[in-house]
Amino acid sequence: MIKALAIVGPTASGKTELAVELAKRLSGEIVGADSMQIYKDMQIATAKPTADEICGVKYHLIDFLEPDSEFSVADYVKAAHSVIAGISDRGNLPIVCGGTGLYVDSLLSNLSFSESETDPELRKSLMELAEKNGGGYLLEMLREFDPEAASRLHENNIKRIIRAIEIYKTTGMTATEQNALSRKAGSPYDYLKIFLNFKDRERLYERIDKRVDEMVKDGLKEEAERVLSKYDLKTSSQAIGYKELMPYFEGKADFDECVENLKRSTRRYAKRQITWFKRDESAVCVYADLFSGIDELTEHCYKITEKFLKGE
RNA sequence: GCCUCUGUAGCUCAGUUGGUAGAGCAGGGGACUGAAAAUCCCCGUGUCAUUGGUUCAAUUCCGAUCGGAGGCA
Repeated sequence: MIKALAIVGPTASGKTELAVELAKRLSGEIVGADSMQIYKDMQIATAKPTADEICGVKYHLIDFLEPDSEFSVADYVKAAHSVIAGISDRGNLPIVCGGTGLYVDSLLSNLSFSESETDPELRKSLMELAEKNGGGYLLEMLREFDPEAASRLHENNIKRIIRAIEIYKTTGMTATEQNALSRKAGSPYDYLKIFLNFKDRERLYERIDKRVDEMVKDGLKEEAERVLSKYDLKTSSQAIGYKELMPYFEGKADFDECVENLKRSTRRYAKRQITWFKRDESAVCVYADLFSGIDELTEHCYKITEKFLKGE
């Protein structure tokens, strides 16, 4: 079994810095697990690690995809498995680092995704149906063939209802059956997951506010203008950073107001990430604000990782 | 110095013809299997500024005190 380390946590918690420090000491290579840093050209908004921050450590699965491409968890898991295999062949330690909980967990628990792709046409027509007749209508449609999934979903959660219907229409299997199947194969990794969090949430929020201010100083506005005019963004249009500035570009709000909204969106995002990560009780929770600085934090994480690598 | 208005949730404010109170925002909790930085669900106790008085009962009425805003001098 391949041994791996994972570093997860909310945005602005300092994951990247920690991962880089650990990679240097453990001869590791970093595998990004971030649904937005994968895109090229979106440097500032996604807080993509710079060459300076990486200090020569190998950092995979960031900055490789055109912003106007489609991408999904299934694509991520596939790519990440092969990257990890390569790292392992080189005798290095794979360090999965990122804030997209779905990506990390799908990778580490080895969810298997079937061959079937998505069906944009079907999604579109179902979306129209939902707009006309309401989410409850779609939910009842789903209930006819997958009552279990239907009972788990709320009628307002249209995206999820559509996906459940899509699975059935494209594979003939229900979402419930598919999910059960996807868990059949166990994880090929023996991994340690470190959940980097903050004991005092205010401290994390302060870091978020500060980082957003820095993004603005670094030219977030110019980057947004450039990226939005250059590409027809698909999945990447969901990134926090550009969409909050739209009212400003449209002359509907002043810039500072948009920046405040951007901070708020980021805070809420961080909260959702924390909710996701704390659910996994096997993860080791480390509170960054309980350490005096990056050196002490690294030392602590280094020790637990070493113990893990030695087999306890 | 005088007059008027004002003091209720972290913020902005409603409200109770006297029976200890509720919206928006902020915030908190949760879900999560091909869009996940997305999507969705749930959550409002606070010396109603302080202090006397009237009353069975005061955050509500009256007085004083202390804040805040405006007006007149």
